[in-house]
Amino acid sequence: MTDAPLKLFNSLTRQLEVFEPVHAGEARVYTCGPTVYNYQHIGNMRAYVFADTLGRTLQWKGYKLTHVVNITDVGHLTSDADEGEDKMERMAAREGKSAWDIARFYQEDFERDLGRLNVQPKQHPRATEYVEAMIDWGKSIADKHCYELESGLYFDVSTVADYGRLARAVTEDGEGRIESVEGKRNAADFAIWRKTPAGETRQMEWDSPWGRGAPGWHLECSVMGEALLGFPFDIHTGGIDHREIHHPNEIAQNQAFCCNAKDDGGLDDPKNSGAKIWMHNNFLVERSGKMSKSSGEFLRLQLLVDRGYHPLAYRLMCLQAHYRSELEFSWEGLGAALTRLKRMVLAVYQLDDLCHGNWKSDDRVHPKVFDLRDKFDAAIGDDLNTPVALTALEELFGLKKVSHHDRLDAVRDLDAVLGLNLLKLTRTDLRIRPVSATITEAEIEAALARRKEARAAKDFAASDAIRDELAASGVEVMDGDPLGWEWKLS
RNA sequence: GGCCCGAUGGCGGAGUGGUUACGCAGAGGACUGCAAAUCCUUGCACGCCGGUUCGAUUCCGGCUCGGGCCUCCA
Repeated sequence: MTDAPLKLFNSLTRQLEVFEPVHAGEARVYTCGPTVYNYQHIGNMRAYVFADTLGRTLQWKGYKLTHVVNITDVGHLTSDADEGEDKMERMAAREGKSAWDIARFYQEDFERDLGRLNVQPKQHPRATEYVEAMIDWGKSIADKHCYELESGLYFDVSTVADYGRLARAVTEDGEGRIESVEGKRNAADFAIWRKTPAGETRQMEWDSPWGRGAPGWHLECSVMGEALLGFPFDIHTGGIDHREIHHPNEIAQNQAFCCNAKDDGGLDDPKNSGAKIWMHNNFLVERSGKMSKSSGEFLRLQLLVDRGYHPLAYRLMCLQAHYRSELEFSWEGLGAALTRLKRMVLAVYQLDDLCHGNWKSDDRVHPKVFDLRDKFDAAIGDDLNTPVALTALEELFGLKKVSHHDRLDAVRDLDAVLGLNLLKLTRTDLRIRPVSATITEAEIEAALARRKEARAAKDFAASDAIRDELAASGVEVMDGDPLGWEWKLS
């Protein structure tokens, strides 16, 4: 058994880099979390499945993990970068609740979905709890890096070195689709503090040296990351969309905070960015259009469950693709993942049965088990290649003449990284009643009892008729399977 | 208009300069009263045109098509 290096793709350098912890034996990770003004869609959740898999990998490699996923409960705007309604405020108005209630409600829903996806618990700091710290941060960089306009305090991106390196595409004025705020020194300058317009009042606003208002939305991640993990920390993750605007701005703030002189605060030393490695997951895409909350209807995890798909089938679907590749969503694809998951769970059952009543092999662990662990390790170490890692896990099931105990132990070990919960998940857990079902489980069991009698009496016409009726109700009868029956997915 | 990415078998999706990804679906077999479920086996690919090379799906160039970002968004 070998221990492969963990190579991760750093968006900042656009290269694979071997993970070397800032603090010996520790891994500190910050993941950009959701703005809790609405439900999360499954595309959003892909980011957290990815981040969780990264965290699990670091733990599996022996690092003590500190993982933060922030909750943005203030500060985002609905339209362009500097004007328009606040998302929280708008949703609050629409639902007739306070902005604070909205935030709490959607945060709870988000955390529930994380749990259903078997995402390990993480720290979830709320932006509103760090407003004082944000103001302090703003004060510390205001003199050298900011300037004040009517609408707020702005960050001058020309005051830091290498602005936009992460994006590799510094947005120049050019075509100018950006609604530029009057007076901004550079098109890319962004708000550190947004003043509440004169005559207006927001539910969420605070006093600051730059007037009453709310923090700019890039600031919170800088502040919470520094407060909870310390600069520099190891890894900062987020969706690929953040690579272009949010993270370059966050990095600029971090540079301003950490390095006073422009000359020695450049990004040739990634540590000046606040984190050594910046990682970005690609999108989940859907043919019918992009997954967008602004389009009204969007796919939530609950909808998958309502249609009879277990949340972990979605997790598996994510793991079947590399995190840096776009992943195509379809119900067929989700069904394929669910079928695969069911078969893996059954394979664990078989291993478990074989272990029962058998003596634990007193031989040394079979080399093939080590080989597969190595294959898994190498795949995960290759920038989290979970699609290949999955095949190593599945090969364990097919190994012949190798101790069942050793194989089961290995499955447990590898699943700690993948998070599919294979040893605890039951086949019944995966049989989820679609909300569209017109028949109850009691009715199904009663019909199956009648069918059993008919079959005992060799009255196959009657038993087949019952089977057909069940099929018409969306139920599949499986005689040779301990489960007995299953919901059919549409 | 600017910047960037992709194009792999029916679908999804890895990877590689010359040997199998894998999953789901399909096909065949075992099992079954017949099916289903399960298990075993298995067919099917590398957008187009050039170039480099003994040899390219894999490298280089061009083309076509598709997508993303530049505006809140994982």
